[in-house]
Amino acid sequence: MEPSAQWKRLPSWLLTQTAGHAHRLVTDGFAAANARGYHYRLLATLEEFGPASQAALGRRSDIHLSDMVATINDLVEEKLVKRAPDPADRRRNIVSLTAAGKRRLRKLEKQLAQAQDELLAPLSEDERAQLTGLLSRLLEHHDPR
Amino acid sequence: MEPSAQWKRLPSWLLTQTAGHAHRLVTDGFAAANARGYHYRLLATLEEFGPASQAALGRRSDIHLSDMVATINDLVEEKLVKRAPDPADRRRNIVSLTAAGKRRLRKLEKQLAQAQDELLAPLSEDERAQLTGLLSRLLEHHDPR
DNA sequence: CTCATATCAGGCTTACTGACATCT
DNA sequence: CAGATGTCAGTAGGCCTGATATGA
Repeated sequence: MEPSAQWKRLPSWLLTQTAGHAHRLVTDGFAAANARGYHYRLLATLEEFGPASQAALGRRSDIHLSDMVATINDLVEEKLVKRAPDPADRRRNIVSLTAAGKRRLRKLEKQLAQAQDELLAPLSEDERAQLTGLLSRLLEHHDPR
Repeated sequence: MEPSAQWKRLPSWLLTQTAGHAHRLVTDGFAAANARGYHYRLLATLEEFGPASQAALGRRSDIHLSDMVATINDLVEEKLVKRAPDPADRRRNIVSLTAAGKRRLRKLEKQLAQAQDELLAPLSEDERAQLTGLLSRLLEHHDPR
């Protein structure tokens, strides 16, 4: 019965609200596989680009250096990644993916794909492409690489 | 030089990232007028639907009851709203907009409109309509009124 | 000297959860 | 009694700031 306010038609509202639902879907999927967003991003980045120092990983996965420490701690504790000193540069830790980490990643990817489907359920293939196209252009504009 | 990961093409990522930018634009605009999102939503809801109890306001503005208290405290302190006991129901406080509150709301609306423009800058009118249309359908599906 | 790296401690915002006393 | 209302305390996730120690 509560009518809805005018500001609920604003692009910024529509965007943040749908993003909220997207985030919830993804997060719930990850939680079902015992992980959070940072964990997935780190594992996926490791597989795609290989072992790297924490600083490099942070840049590639868009995770703050300060948050990398705790994230890696979590993953090390579950033996999903290894952290080893870099013999060539004693400041660095080289982080690498374990076999268990790869298996976990497969699970997370499954959850993630499912979340995309639920998220876009009401849209046709063409519409999905339209949406991602428009969003990509916005992102490109506000976040030039 | 850092290449970008595959998951950065996922709809959920595009959505949450653009939403992040939208949120930043809006938040910065509000901050320039000494307010935050909750403050605007409350003021706008009050103007659109008139004085109401905190619980009713919470439903209309999608703000949790627990957060309403602090939000209204802030606004009362700046004399942008008034909080008065409801003579008809002693559980309730009736919150209403002051003249200063209306002036502040005008400022916030200006900032908000500007933020929409910056957000959608790279899109044509047609594309903006496309985007809001698609987002509205997603929202409708995930959040049926 | 500077810069990069890793760590630690903490804040901020939005959303939400639970407990509680009060009143209808 | 159930149910609504207002208040308070606290959590969680993602993002971020700053200070510090170490080494290149």
